[in-house]
Amino acid sequence: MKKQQLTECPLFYGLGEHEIEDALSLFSATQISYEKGAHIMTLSDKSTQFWLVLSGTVHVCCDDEEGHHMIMAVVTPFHTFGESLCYLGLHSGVYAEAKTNVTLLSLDGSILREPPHSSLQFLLQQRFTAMLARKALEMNARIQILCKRSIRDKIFAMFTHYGGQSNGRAFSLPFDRAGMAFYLGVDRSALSRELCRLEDGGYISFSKNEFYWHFH
Amino acid sequence: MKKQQLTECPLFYGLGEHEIEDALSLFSATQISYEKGAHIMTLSDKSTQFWLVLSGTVHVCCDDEEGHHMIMAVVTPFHTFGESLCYLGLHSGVYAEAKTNVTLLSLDGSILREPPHSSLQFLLQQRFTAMLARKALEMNARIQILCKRSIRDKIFAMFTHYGGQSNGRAFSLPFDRAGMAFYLGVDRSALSRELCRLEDGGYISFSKNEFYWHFH
DNA sequence: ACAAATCCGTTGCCGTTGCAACACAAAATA
DNA sequence: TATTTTGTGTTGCAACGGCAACGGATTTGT
Repeated sequence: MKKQQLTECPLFYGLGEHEIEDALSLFSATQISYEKGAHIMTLSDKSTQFWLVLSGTVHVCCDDEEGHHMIMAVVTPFHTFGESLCYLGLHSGVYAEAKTNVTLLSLDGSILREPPHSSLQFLLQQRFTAMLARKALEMNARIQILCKRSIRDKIFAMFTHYGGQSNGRAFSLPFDRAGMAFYLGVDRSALSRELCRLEDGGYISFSKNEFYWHFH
Repeated sequence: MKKQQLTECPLFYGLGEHEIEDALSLFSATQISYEKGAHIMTLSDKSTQFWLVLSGTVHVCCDDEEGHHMIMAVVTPFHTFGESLCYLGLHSGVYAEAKTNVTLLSLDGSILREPPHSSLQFLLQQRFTAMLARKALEMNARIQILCKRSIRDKIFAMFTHYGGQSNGRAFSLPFDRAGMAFYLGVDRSALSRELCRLEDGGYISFSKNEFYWHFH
């Protein structure tokens, strides 16, 4: 386990080596690996834990009755998932799937709910709350994207959100075309079609998950 | 100010009268009223406070460059808005609008970020975090609705979410038809059209904001 | 009570998008 | 290398939905 890199986590940002060790122990952290395609958090888990991604990509998703797939969240290294359910002690109709081989840290949420015995514990509680707040803002942005009326506008909104407003710069997205379609709540082939129209129009260019944003 | 009713808030649930008074004082609570149509939280506010709705309805919304209106959240009595921004000390591109005459409690978030001096303060911190977690789940549900591919499916998803799964029961929605359309990210007239198709098909009946859900 | 504003359904038009099916390329596997 | 699996673009078609414009009903305000 590379404790160095943990300072990049919103949860552990800026902590010293010893503090991180203490924090991991408070959370009863356990490292787990899953192979690509594995299901991590299942539908019925009433979880007392949440997860931190060390490497790889995880999708939090669900499927409706008609078999439609939806992606609730894309979790990249140093970010977490399952915190809300963990904190509330609930289960829900979502599951997490490893989109690549992943290594995770399983963290027990108990220490978040007891009065803090140390300043470190209090700090972690603060960080946890801040993470939830950030997640809310993140989901707000997602909702703004999904509310756009056309695929084109969804793409533009997503690009400005992911690629920053910087013009002419390249950026990559953490999913393939099918994943992108699920994320935007549109049909994959229709997305493909619209992306090519944008390329023909000179707005963007792309190859695989690498995109170029030509001008405003 | 009716302190009685505050026990219905997720934030103050189950607290005694004295505790609620203490809590309000910790939050430096101030009651404010706004008239229908007024803007409460503006785009540029770097807020140190969040708001609790005592009566009336507030919409948290934003408009994009093309002038499209979007509703991020509908806030009904005893619920709050602006907590995420408050906790993070950020401002954002959303604003809050009073959809009816409203009375609010303005709450200062400072006490949420300091080590708790009392068990009450700790409890409030816990409640606040739980509120954020619930909000995340709520937004997850919203995302699931928005990801549906057709207006009809969005309506169904919204009904099952708002009206419970109970069959044959009535429920009301906290917005008018235009608000509902914004909430679902669709055109108002198209929504109207689809609602009438559903009524013709015998799936639902409705009048104003009151809806009947006929069978599963 | 009257005027103004708001809310809601209706309709025609046509571009957009979902859907299914297929072809091809690249990558993974044996 | 041969074979399978996965990822991506393409296309035809029909239905859906966005848009604009309108009219009637209800509500609000004076």
